[in-house]
Amino acid sequence: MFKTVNPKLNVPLMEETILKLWKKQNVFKKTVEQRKGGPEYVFYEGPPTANGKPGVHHVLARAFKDMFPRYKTMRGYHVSRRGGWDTHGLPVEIEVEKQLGFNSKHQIEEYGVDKFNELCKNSVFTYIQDWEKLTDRIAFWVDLEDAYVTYTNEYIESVWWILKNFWEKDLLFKGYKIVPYCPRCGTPLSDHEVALGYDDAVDPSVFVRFPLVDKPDTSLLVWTTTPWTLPSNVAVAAHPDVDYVTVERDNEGTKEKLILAKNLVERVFKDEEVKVVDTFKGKKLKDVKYKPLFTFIPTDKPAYYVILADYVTTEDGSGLVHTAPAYGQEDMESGKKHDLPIMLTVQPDGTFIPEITPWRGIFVKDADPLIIKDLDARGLLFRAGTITHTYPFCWRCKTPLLYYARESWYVRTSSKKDRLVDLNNTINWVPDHIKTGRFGNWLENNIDWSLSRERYWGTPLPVWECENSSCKHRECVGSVAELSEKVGKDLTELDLHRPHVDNVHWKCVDCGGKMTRVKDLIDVWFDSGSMPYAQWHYPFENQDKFKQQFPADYICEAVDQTRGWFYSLHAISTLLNDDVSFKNVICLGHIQDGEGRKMSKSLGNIVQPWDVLNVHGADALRWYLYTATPPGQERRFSSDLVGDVIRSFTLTLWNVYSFFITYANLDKPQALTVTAPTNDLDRWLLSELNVLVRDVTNAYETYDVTNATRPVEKFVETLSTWYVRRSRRRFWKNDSDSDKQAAYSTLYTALVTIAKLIAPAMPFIAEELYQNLVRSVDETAPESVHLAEWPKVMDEFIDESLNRDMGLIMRLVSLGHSARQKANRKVRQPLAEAAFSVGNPAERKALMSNMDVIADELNVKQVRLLDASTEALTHTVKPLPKQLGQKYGNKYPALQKAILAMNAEEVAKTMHSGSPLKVTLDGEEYSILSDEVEVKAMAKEGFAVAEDGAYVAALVTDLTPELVAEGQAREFVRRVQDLRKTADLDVADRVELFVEATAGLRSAIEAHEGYIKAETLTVKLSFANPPANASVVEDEFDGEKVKVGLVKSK
RNA sequence: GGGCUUGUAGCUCAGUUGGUUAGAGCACUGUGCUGAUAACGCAGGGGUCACAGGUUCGAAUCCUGUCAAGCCCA
Repeated sequence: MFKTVNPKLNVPLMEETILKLWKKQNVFKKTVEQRKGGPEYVFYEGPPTANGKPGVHHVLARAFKDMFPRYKTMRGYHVSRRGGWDTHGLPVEIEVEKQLGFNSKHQIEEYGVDKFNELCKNSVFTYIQDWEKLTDRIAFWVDLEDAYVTYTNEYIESVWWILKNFWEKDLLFKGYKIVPYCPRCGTPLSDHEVALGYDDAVDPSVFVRFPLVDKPDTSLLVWTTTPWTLPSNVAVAAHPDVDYVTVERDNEGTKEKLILAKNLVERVFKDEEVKVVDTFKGKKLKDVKYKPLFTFIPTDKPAYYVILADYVTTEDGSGLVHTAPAYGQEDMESGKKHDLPIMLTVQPDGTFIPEITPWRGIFVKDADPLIIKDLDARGLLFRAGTITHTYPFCWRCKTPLLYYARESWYVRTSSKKDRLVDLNNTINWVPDHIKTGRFGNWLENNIDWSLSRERYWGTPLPVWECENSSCKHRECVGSVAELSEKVGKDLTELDLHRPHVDNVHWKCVDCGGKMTRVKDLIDVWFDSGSMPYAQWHYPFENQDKFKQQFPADYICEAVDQTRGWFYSLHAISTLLNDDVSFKNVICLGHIQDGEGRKMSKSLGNIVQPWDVLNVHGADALRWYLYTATPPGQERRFSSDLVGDVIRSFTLTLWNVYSFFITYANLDKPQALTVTAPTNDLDRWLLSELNVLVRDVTNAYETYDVTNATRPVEKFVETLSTWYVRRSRRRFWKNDSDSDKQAAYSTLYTALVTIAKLIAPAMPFIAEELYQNLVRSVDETAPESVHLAEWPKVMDEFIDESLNRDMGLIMRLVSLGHSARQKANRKVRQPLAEAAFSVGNPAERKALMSNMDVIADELNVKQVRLLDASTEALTHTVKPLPKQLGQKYGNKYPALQKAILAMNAEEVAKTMHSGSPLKVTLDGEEYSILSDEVEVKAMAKEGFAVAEDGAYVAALVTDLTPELVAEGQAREFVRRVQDLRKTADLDVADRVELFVEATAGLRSAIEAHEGYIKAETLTVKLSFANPPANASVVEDEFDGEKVKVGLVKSK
C-alpha cells in the first residue's frame, strides 16, 4: 500500500532523492505551465552579482523569495519567476583591476577600455555555477535559463529609453556634486572606497576674523580645518536658534569685537578675560555682510554674507561655519539654496589654478601654511593650531582625499517627491516601520539622484554634447534606431558599452560642430531599478509581457536595499509612469554569527551554506530562517541552531508519519477521508487542524512568515505528544472497527494537510510525505505537492470551545503528574482517586466530560471535582487586578486589602452562590462580581496536591493490596515489552511467556493475566522454566523477583 | 553627527488596549513514562525585563534621557 518508511531519517539523502524526482519529472516547469490561464502573481528577482560566491545571506533572501511563489502556485496563480543578473559596476571593475595588477584609471586607459570591458564581461559569471548549484540545492525555484542580464544591448537600450523619457520631461540635468576625490589618481572614489581609507590625520585648526562691512571693528570668528578652501569662501553659516555673543577684547593694544557662539566662548578664549557686550540668537545675523578674505575670483552673484543653516553645531569651532560650496556637501546644499557662487580654485591634480596668484600650482595641502601666514600678516588670523581627527585617504595611494565639486548628471527626483511619498504609502512593507521610517524618511528628504560615474564598465549615459565650447548643444538618445538615424548608418551591431559608443559622432544641428558622448556612465542602481522594463526590452519588444508582469506583487531583499534596489525601482516607476513597481515587500535583517557578531572575512566567522546543507539539509536551513526571528530583524546563525530544527520539528513529524505508515500497512484501512468524526480526540484534532489551516493561510496572505510557520511546529508537537499518544490503542487494537477507521482517516488527513501547509517552506519533506501518502494511493492526484491545491479551511470542523477544553485537560493532567511527583508515586502504580478544582462552570463541565482521559493519563481509578459539601476544604481568595483595577482605578489597592481581610470561607461561599460580594470601604458599598475574584479550593488533608493559578489537582495516595497488585502487573508488562524489543520482534508478533516469580508478584500476574496477555500479544503464559531458545530477562522491583522467558509463537 | 531598528533566563525567542508570582523551547540536573519516537511527562537551578528618571493604584509594556549593538545616511 504505502512505501515502507525507515524511522531513521537521512535528511540529505532524502532531499537529494527529491531533487532527482523534480528534475526527472520537470516539476518546476510544470508548476509554471500548468497554472497558465490562472490569475497572474508577479515576482521580481532582485538581481545578484555573480562575481562573488553566494553566502548564507543569499540563502536567506532566496529562501524568503521562494516561499510566496510556491504558496501562490498552490492557490492556483500563475507565477513566472524570471531570474536576473546584475553585471555592471565598480565591484566588477575592481576585481579585474586586481587581476591585472592595476591601481589607477590611467592604467586602464593605457591597457585599452575595450579590452578591459571585455574582461569585466567575462568575469561577471565567474561563480555562476556556484550560484546555480546552491540555488538548485536550496530549492529556490527561479528560471535561470531565461534570466535577464543587465549588460546586454537590449537591456541597455531599454535603460536609454527610460533616460530619454526623463530627458524629455526635463528630469535629467547637469549640476555639481561634491565627491571625495583623489588628486593623485585623478578620480572620485565611491563611498565603499572611501570607507576603506579612514585614518588619523593632523590638520590645521584655524580661527579667522571676517570683519563686518558695517562695523569694521567687529569680526565674525570663523573656524576651519581646511585653510586651502578659504579662497573659495562665499558665505558664513550660523544656526538660527543658537545663542551668539559679541565679546570685546584687547588685540595688541586696540579693542576689537568678535562674534561667536555663546557656549564656545570659554573653549575659544580659555583663560583670557573677555567682556560680553551683546547676546542674541543666530537668526539676527542673517544677511549680515562681511569683507571677503580673498578676491582672486570675481563673483557673479551676491556673496560674503551670513546664511542660516540647521547643520551648524557648537560641538567645536566657533559656531560660525565657513562655507565654500565647491568643497563641501553641506556647503553645496547651502550654495544651491541661497544661489551662492561656486568658486572652483583647484585643478584636477590638486593644485591651485593660476588665478590664485600667490599659490598657483601649489598642492592645496602644501599651501595651508602659506595661507595661514598670509592671513596672519593681514591681521585676519585669530589663532592657528592643529587638530587630530579621522580623515579619509585614498585606499590605493594614501593621498588625503579632497571633497571637491565635480560636474555630474542628476535625475530630478526631488521634483516628484510628493508622488514618491504618496505611492509609497500604498505599498505593504514587512516590517511596516520601514514604510514610514527608514524608507519614508528617505523619500521625505529626497535629493536629486546623482547618476554619473566616471568609470568604464556600465551603462553609458546616452547624452551627446557639441564639442564647440560656445555651443554645447546637447541631445539625449533613446534607442539604437535613433542613434543610427543621427549618424546615418545602421548601428544595430554596435556594442553599447564604452569605448564603442564613444566613437559615435554626428554633426551638431546648431553649429555644425562635432557631437561627442559625455564620458559618464550611470549608477548601476539605475540598471537594476529599470528591470521591470528592461528585462523585457520594453518598449521595443514584449509590450504584452510587460503589462502582464507589472507591477510586482512581491519582492524581497535585505534592509540595505532601501536606498538601493527598493529606491531605484520606486523612483524609476514613479517618474516614468507614476505607479508603484511593487505592492508587497519583505525587508530582511542581516545575518550575524552565533555570537551576534557581524560575519566578516577578517573575523573568520563566516558560515558557508554548504557546510550546513550537507549536514542538515535545505529544509531545516530554510525552516530555521523562517521561524527563528521575525524577517526584519538581525538573526544569529550557526550550523547548530539549524540542527535543532531537525530534532525538534523534522523528526517529530517524521515519527508521526512513520508511525502512521507502519500501522496503516498492517491494517490497510479502507477509507482515508474524514466525514463526520464522533470520537472527541478526532473532533479535537480536526478542529485544531482547521484552525491551523486558517491561521497559516491568513499569515501567508499578509506576508507574515513567522506566523505562517511557527504554528505548524506547535501543532505537530501536540499531534505527536497528545493525539498520537492518546490514540495509540485505537491503532493497534485487533478489531478493525469504525473507531479505528476514524483514527486512520483523521491522522491521514492531518499528515497530508501538514505536508501541504509546509510545502512552501520545507519543499523537500513536504514532497516526500505527499508522494507516499497521496501519490502512492491515488495516481490521479497532482504529481507533486507543489502542484497540489492549498488546503481549504473547513469551518464546520472548527470548535473553539472544544479546543479550549482539551487545553484545560492537558493542563490538569500536567498538574496531576506534578502531584504524583510530589507524593513520590510513580505512574505505573494505579491510585484510587484524583480530584480537581477548576476556575469556572464551563471548565467544570469540560472536566466532567473528559474524566476518562484524565483517569487513563494519570493512571487513577476515579476522577472527580473537589467538592466543598463533602470534604474538608479551605479556600483562598485572590482579587484579580486586571478586572478590579480597570473597574475601580485608584480604589483598587484599598479594595484588594478589604477583600483579603474578609473571611475567605465566607467569600468563597458567596462567590459560589453566584451573588455579588458586598464590600464596604470609606462608607461606600461596592459589589464585587464572581469573575473579579479568584476562589481556589484546597484540600486540607489526605491528598497530594499541586496547584497552578485557579487550578488544583489532589491525589489520594493511599494504596490497597489490589492497587499494589495492579501496579506490579504493569511493571511486569513493562519488562515483557522491553524483552520483545530486545528480542527484535515485530510489533504484531505473538509470543509465549515462561515466568518464574516470587509469591506476591506471581499472584499479581495471575490476577491480571488477561490484561498482561492482551498488552503483550501473549498467546500462552506458563509458570515454568523457559526453553533454551527463549529470550530471557531477570529483574527485581518492589521487593519481588522475576525471570521471564519469551519465545515467538508460530 | 542624523534616521531607523534591536536589547527579556547560558542560547533562540514569546509577552495582547499597562493588570495575578514575566513565559516557551533548547541546554543542564533529578525523576518518571514508553512496542511510533533520535522522543515525551513532571520537577529543579537559571531574570536588577540594558540603565536612570517620569506618568500611573499598578510599567517588560507608555513618556524622557543614557548606554550598547546593527543597518543606512552624513
